[in-house]
Amino acid sequence: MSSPKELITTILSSVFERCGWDVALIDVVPSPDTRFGDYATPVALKLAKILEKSPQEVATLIIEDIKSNPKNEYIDSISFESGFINFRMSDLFYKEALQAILKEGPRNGVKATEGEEQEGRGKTVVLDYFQLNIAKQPHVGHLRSAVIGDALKRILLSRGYRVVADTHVGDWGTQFGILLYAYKKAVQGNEREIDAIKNDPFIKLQELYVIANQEEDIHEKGKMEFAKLEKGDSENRSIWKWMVEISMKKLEDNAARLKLLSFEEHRGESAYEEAMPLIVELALTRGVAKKTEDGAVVVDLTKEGLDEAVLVKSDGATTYLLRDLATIQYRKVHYDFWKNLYVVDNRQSHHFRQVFRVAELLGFEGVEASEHIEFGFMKLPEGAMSTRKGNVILLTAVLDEAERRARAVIYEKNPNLHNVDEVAKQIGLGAIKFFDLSHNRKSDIVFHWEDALSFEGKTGPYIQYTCARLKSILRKSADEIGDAFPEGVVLDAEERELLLHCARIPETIQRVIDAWLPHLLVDHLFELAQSANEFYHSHPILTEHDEGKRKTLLVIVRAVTTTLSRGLYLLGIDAPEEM
RNA sequence: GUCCCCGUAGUUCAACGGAUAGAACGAGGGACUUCUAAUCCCUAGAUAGAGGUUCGAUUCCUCUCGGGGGCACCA
Repeated sequence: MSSPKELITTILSSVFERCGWDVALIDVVPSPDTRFGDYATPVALKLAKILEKSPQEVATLIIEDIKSNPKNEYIDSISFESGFINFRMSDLFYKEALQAILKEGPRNGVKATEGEEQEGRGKTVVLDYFQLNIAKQPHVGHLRSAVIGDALKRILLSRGYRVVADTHVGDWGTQFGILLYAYKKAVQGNEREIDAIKNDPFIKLQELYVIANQEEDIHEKGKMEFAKLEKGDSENRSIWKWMVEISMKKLEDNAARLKLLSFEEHRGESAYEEAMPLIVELALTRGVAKKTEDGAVVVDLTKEGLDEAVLVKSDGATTYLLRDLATIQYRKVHYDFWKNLYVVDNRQSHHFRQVFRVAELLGFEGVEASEHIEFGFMKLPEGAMSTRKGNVILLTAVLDEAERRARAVIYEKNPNLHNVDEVAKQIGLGAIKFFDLSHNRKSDIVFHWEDALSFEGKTGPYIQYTCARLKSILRKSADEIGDAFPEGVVLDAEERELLLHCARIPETIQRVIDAWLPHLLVDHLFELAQSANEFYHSHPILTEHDEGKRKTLLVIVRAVTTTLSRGLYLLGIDAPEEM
């Protein structure tokens, strides 16, 4: 069964074709209020002007046409009110919707259901996210890329897409040169310092990095060290290799703690070393780029308002723009992607516009399928976070604190819970991820501890709690809970609304994929959880005397639980059995 | 200067060009002998401004005013 929106669109399409109207005018929206119906279309309003008839006349035409054809058994009634044609779904629709929801199962998020048509089949999406820098500890700002990227990956997989997740680690460039300089200066003729650094590399290297940045000509020094590294200097290479190794290990630890799905690729920027000279050559021979007097290679985009794009610096070192060009090429060749997405904060939008424009000028394939999924960056109430200024909140600190608070609440509310540690982790992480994902990707987020780690209201734990409550009802039920309504049941308005809310999830997921906005799913799940809370507060379920009614309520609870768990899974949030 | 993103209740955020602009937090009031009160119910409260397009604009266009970011041979 297709989604109700598709169903109604199809019905309208055949009317439009019969009448010779432009099907592009068709628009189906959920009704703002169930008293109108379940879905509505404003097509009568749009056509009225074109056909020079009143909306009422047009609507009558459409409704008559639909009624003159065999009745669609998923539609119960069609009505017209204040310009809108309203559709109400039939009990058969609800019956089948229920089965579709239960068939999918709660934990089946990444598996395509057999035989089901999925729009993602045969399409590969390359997702670039969680791009950590070498030898730096991730802070809360890094959370956004990780969480948004991971959610998009889960959502895409659920629709049958193949996803290649790549961290694209920042392991190359001048910043790395600065780190090399700082390290070498510290250990010069000082064996003990080497051990000290190796014992606690992340803290020590960060300190050294901050100190080195205070030197006036640090930029030149860093560039020199990086140029040496790039030209193959053996000492720099071996230090670099060690730093990359420990950093990748750290990255894996962080990814595991965040419970991110695994990455298919860890191709850092350094992986594109060999491809870069060829691109420079191509750019020069095609006349896209030119060499400046001091030996740099640049593409002049000033006429397009994109300034000058530098591929190679005058000291011969490459830029990350050049590496990103090589990355597009590599990904297109190796994965033949349908989309190539970069989940990176919006401070880099200018950079990506340059990358895509230069790639276009070079005639690269896959440019139009490449997109910067920009997000607003996370800042503190007092301003931007900066490693160099030292005012960062480390990711681990936030996770630790979230867990600690979750544990405190569990001791207060449910002291007998047997797996406190596990659940505290699930709740803490759920709160943080949900906080991040609930914001529109494009807005900046101000990090307030109280908001980010809240467990009440529109939060991850609210949905987790709702889910746990529903699961508890199912556990305590003495009835056999099937996957269908009892024979002859007639659903009431509340029951229909709750089920429709579940059945609409695929429509929301489609919208998430269309605009790469996971918060739409977050909102939908929150609203569903709200309805569910309201529902079980007003309907005693286990004590309902009428067996048919009781079984109906139970099977609806099962559908809602399944939908919520599955939705949380798609956001990368666990749904504990009890909390 | 120029380019991009954002201006919605006191605060943090929603609203696929659609019907009466929704929530959450905070504020005030209420509901646990009853499936977990991390919950539920009630009350108050908002589209920065001016034009335009449209049957219909928070949404699209133009300008103004505010906030953030980019315009590095940093990544």
